[in-house]
Amino acid sequence: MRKINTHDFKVATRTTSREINRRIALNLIREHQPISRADLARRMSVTRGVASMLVQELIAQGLIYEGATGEVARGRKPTFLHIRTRDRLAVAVDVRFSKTYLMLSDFSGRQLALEIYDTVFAIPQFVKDLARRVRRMLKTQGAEGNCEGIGVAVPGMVDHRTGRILNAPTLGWRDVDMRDQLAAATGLPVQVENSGRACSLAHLWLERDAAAATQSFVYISVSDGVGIGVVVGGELMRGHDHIAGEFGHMPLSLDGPRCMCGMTGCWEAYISNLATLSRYFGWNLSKLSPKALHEAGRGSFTMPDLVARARGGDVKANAAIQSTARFLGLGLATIINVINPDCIYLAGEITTAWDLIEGTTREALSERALTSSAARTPVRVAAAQEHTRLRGAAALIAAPTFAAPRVA
Amino acid sequence: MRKINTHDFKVATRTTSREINRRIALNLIREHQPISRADLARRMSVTRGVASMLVQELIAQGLIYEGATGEVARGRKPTFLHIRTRDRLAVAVDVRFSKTYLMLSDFSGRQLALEIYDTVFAIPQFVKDLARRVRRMLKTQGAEGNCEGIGVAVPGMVDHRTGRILNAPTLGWRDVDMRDQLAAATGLPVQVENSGRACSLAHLWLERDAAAATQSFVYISVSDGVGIGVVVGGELMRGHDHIAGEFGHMPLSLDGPRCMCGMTGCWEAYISNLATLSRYFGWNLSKLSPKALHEAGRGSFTMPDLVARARGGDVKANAAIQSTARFLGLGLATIINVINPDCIYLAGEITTAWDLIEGTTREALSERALTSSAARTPVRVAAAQEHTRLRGAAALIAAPTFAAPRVA
DNA sequence: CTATATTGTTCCAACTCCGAACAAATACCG
DNA sequence: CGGTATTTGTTCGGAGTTGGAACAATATAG
Repeated sequence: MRKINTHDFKVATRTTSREINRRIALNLIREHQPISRADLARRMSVTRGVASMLVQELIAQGLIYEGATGEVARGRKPTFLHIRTRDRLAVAVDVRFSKTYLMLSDFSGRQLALEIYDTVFAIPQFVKDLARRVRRMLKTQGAEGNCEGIGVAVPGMVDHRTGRILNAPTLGWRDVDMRDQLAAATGLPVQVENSGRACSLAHLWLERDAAAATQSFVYISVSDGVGIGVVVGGELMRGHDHIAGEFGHMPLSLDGPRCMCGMTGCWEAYISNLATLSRYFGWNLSKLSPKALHEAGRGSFTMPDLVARARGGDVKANAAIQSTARFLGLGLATIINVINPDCIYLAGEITTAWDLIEGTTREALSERALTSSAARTPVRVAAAQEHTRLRGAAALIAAPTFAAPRVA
Repeated sequence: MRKINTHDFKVATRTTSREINRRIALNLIREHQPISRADLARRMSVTRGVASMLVQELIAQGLIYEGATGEVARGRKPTFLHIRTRDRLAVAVDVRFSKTYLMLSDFSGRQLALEIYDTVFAIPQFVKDLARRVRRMLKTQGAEGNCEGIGVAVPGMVDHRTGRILNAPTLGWRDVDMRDQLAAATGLPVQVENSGRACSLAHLWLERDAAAATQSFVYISVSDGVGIGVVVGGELMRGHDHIAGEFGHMPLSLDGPRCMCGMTGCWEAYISNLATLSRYFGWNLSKLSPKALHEAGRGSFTMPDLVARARGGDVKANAAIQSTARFLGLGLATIINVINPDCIYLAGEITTAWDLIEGTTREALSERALTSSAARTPVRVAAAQEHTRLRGAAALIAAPTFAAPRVA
């Protein structure tokens, strides 16, 4: 039961019903392709006449196409309908501290080309260089006419509406108008989003697996930091100041270990890869400056190494991981009590040890979950897709085609 | 950008546009009454012809009525339209440990009758007794035909869809089918909701003050426990297991004081009235059993007494309150980082000392807020309306009349 | 070849917004 | 006092939409 916003509403016109139904049809075709007009009509509970009209328009718009005819026991054979994704393309960009990832993707998230290069930190140069690489990639792939935009995922705070990067401490970027600069340099529409959120968008819009068909979940990626996207009712929570979902910096204990953000006791300071490694090596992070913390995380010994040692029988390594698992579960419990999603998806290096830690995590989670049903909230390791962030960046461009029309 | 739920969608029919626009018109009339048809048409950006038709239907449905004619400089005088709320009634029930509150209210939340009596804990008797009182109240108020339902606010977990009370520890109620029992006994539609959420609904649907016109806020009521309602995009977050928004039991420090819920370090254990009082009296709550904790909160010395002492110059009283203020701010910071609402509304006895604690609270909040704009999130003391919970219970019945139609 | 079944199209009725014309009501002005 | 201008509210035809039914197209079974 939603209250209508009397300061920002949308009146229905005589074409609104069509727009709504066309969009529903498009989504049903996307989910059940290949599907016939008659099947579509049944699923929508409309007459075949209406479904035919909707299909005709979707074909005219180039959103779907007719494929082969199907086989049925009796009667006229149906013509199957398919979503047109193969030749609708987006450029996805994932900017990280060490490398920048550049992918050409179709609207289903399939990778067509990939380029990885050292990140350029000076903004004008970054934009100029990126624009050049995008042009070249589109040209060599023969995709110049089909690319509908550029999606950019950035590790930091982003105002998605304006496309401004407010603060990306890892990259040293503050208040950068990425969208307009990149759009001007390439002539393509640009969307910018935080990388944790981008991952959740990849899951929401591009995950094919039927088990992923939930409209309400929290996507948590644990690595150097903790990236989170909260999806409620099929919509990503963004918040008034674009920081909604920042569970990484909720306290587990106010006087806990120092966090890279400058505060103490943040969840991130308990479960990040650096936190786990420092438990193993006995580092005292609280005595380090925020800057020194950044450096400490860039050593040569990584989480996969630690997991390998734990599997190899290293008791101390296992203890460090189990400790992280416990704090992970305690934090998850709060997320469950507060957002109460259908499901939680977990990503990051720690998930390679999921078989080792699931029990500990679930036990800690159950300790602080408010009800037994909440304690049973599924925690799934996110499908081991490659380049989730890049897929999320692509989703920024692809999603508007399929999203529900704004109404009332 | 919302993803369409392909398993639960609503196709647009040929009457959908009208339904949408009728509902928009109704809300605009509600907000700007008295208002003419011509004015309504301008606000909606439709022709006067359309607005006239919408108004005609709303009048036929008995949702609005024509009032006096207005004055204009030139031309034909407009006929003003008004929302019909005076003779549309709801019964609101607020069940607390000591007393049960019963109110007859109109659809604007105005109180027409109030009855307070000792809470009956045996369910069948509670229902029978309540039904009798409701019948009597409707009869003595001459409102038998106009009452459109009963809204019930309960301190505990409620499945709003089925109207089941899952667990109300204060009352000792578990898995009670309140809705169907009460509906059977009274013949009226019944809606049940958690009392913290009910307060947020009162604010969302019945608050007249224009300053309250935000679609995204968190309502926090601090008393024996911490009741919270999270409203995002004009919609109350309920969650998969009906516990969304339970910030009261997020940890500030895992090894903090014992909470009534059985866990330790919950925010509630730092800021509830009992927590504040126990700081003043030097009680050690951690050594008490959950049951003993319940008892401790029912003493004769209350928060208003403590606030009075603080104002009178009692240094220890002030210290106890300031300590609570600090923990309040630290918890608010996490809520802001996680939900990032437009605004936070605060209610409960502690707000009588708001002038004493605002500075401390804001300071603590700023310490842990992730951005400077987040740190500036307005924290307002909820309008000192009487019986907010009862108004919320009434809103459960009144709101569906004004809510946005479900589409796509 | 006929009966049956299914798909997809076409047509009209009912309902909607949209634009314009029209009637009603009022103030202003000569 | 009457005409003009202005605003409100209604009415009517046009175009876009769903809903229902008839129809054409296509295939199988016997």
